[in-house]
Amino acid sequence: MIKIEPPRLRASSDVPGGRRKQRVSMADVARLAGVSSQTVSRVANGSPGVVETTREQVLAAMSELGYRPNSAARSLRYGRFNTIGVILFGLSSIGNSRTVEAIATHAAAEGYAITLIPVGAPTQDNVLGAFTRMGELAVDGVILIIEVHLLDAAAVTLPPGAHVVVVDSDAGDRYPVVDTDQADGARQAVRHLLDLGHHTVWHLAGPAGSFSAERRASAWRQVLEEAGRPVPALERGDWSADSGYRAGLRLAADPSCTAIFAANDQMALGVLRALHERGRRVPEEVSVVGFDDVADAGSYLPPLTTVHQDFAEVGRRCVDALLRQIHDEPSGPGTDLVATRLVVRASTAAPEV
Amino acid sequence: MIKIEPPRLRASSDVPGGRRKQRVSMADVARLAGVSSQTVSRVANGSPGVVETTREQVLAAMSELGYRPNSAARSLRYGRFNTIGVILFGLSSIGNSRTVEAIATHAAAEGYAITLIPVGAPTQDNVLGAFTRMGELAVDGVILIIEVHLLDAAAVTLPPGAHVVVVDSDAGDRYPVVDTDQADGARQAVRHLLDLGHHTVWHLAGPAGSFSAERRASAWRQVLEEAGRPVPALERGDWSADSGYRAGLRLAADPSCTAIFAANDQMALGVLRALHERGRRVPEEVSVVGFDDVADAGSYLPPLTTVHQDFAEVGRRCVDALLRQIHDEPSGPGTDLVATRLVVRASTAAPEV
DNA sequence: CGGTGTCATGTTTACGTAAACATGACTGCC
DNA sequence: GGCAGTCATGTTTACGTAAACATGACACCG
Repeated sequence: MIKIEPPRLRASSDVPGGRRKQRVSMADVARLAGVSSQTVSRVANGSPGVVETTREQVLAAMSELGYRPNSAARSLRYGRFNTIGVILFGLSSIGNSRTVEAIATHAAAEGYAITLIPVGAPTQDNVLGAFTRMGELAVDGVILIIEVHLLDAAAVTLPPGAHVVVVDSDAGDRYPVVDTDQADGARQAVRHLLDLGHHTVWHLAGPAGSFSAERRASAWRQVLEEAGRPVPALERGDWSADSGYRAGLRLAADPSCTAIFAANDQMALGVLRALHERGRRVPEEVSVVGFDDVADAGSYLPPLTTVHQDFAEVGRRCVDALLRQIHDEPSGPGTDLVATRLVVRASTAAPEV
Repeated sequence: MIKIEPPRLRASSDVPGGRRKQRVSMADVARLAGVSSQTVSRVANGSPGVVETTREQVLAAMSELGYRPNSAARSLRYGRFNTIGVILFGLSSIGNSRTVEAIATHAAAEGYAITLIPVGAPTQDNVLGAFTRMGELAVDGVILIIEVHLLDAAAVTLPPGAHVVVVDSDAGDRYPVVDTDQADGARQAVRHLLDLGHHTVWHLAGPAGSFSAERRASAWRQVLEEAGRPVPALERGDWSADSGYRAGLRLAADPSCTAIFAANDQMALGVLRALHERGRRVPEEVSVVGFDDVADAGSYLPPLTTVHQDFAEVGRRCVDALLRQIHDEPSGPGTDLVATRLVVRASTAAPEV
């Protein structure tokens, strides 16, 4: 059973002085155990050189008083916080939340906690505010899940010597970057459609400001050009299923369009809906490929062929790269790409003759 | 433009001693400005009683040295961290990530940062570990997004006087609880189907250990009983679309089943797929209602009628309730329910005659 | 012109921890 | 039996900040 003692009132008179001690310190434990506070510290940290009987007395005193180490004092002493900051715009994007989860899990395994620093909207003020606060935050390093060009728009100065790792961006010349191999994933998607026999592939891209949207779009274009195929006009959405639906209606109106590569699964879902409403059968008449491989993609109608991203691996590598910096191991700017793989389901097929 | 100075090497010789100072402290600023460190403190905190010329000297020295307050020292001094811990199993559930996002945003507005404390799997060891760590964490209070009965299984002791708020649980007798009004949402869903003329409603519930799954299921049962309708056997899934698909195949095999209430949208998606594969038309032959109103629900085939949860409001109220505790304002156990509303789309209709 | 106030600024101290150094007891060796 | 060495434990100090108290300069008053 969980045991929780009722919160004591601030004004209680546990202590003769009338004001109770807010917190149990090593000195309190030391007093009760009849040793010095340094001995308590040694016990708390498992340092050698404490005789078994003494150790037991101290442990008994600790549990009697309910001693908990004060991490503020520890951090002050060590100059480290054992905490990583994660700056992001929002968790609403599925990729972000999965990356953050992986970061949190992996960081916890390494003894680090995660502090979330959300910036509400990509306005200069908000970004600036997040960074100003960051300087004061109890953080040993920062992972940016944010389009760096948005930071560029804000005149922001990171504290010199700040440890930074960037996700999903093109800042590889200035910071270590960890990212999904967007270009290769997009190439796999487009080649898959061409291999099936489609003459060319339409693309529904993400918003113009997004790095990953640009990467996926340019890889799409490149594959088509290399294969000597015509490059249809680009459609743009905002990652949402609704925007995919609207673009899908436009694409459905073009009878020559038999293959669509959507820049994420949600937009692909919208495309599927639009094609269905317009009576264009998937995959018989039109093939659709997504990107991300969200948990639900296998349950779309039809189950979606898509590019699987390993968000967990991205999070893991972010933490590793950041910890390497924090521990002063060699690491400079450069981009670490995580492989993708195409998951073929039922939304793609050879075109009807 | 973002400006970042290259991280200096630990062994640099900025300082005659050979070891550079890790960080700029108030004392350094004070030395440069020719004042005492206390005056620097006064400037930093905007305390009155500093003459304009002095203030300017100090500010100049601060920016020259790139001074940043040390939050560890601040926390030690004040006994507060301005940080809220969030303990959860995972962000993969859509509701969780949206709640966390709202918590982070609202907390930031109140000057608090968020520390994520993930517990990998609901095992005793993991939960215990999270709480043991929590005692050492730099946190003023904790929001639990976790099934409390899982905590009960682990013999865990929260530090006395710990500030706690619980989401999505039945611990209202012991802690303040903030939650979506699960029961009312489920009632709206079931009544909607009955009002359309369905004789009864099948239910695809979430996993047995989940509080919200139980709440939704018992509200479903209650509405049927009150209306004097037969209560079909309960199907169970694990929240995933796949589990919804499997349950959907079973339900599709029963020709008397014309109305299904799935405990979340993802399972509803799986049900839609199963019905489609079995050739049962939605909503003409079978009506389906979900729960959550995820962003994509309007793009399912057909667009899903579902119960909208206001995750942002849940997050906001959690933070408010926790800050109230931290600031010693009156607040005891009890449950604060956030209203839901039924969003009618195209997956429900009157049964065919 | 001395006394009293006011105000800007400096000095001391405490927050909780742990490294570095100090002490004192006991062991073992010649 | 005395001395070096080892080992458990105690004492001092520093980490960066800010409250509490102290100081010293100047102004205004009778």
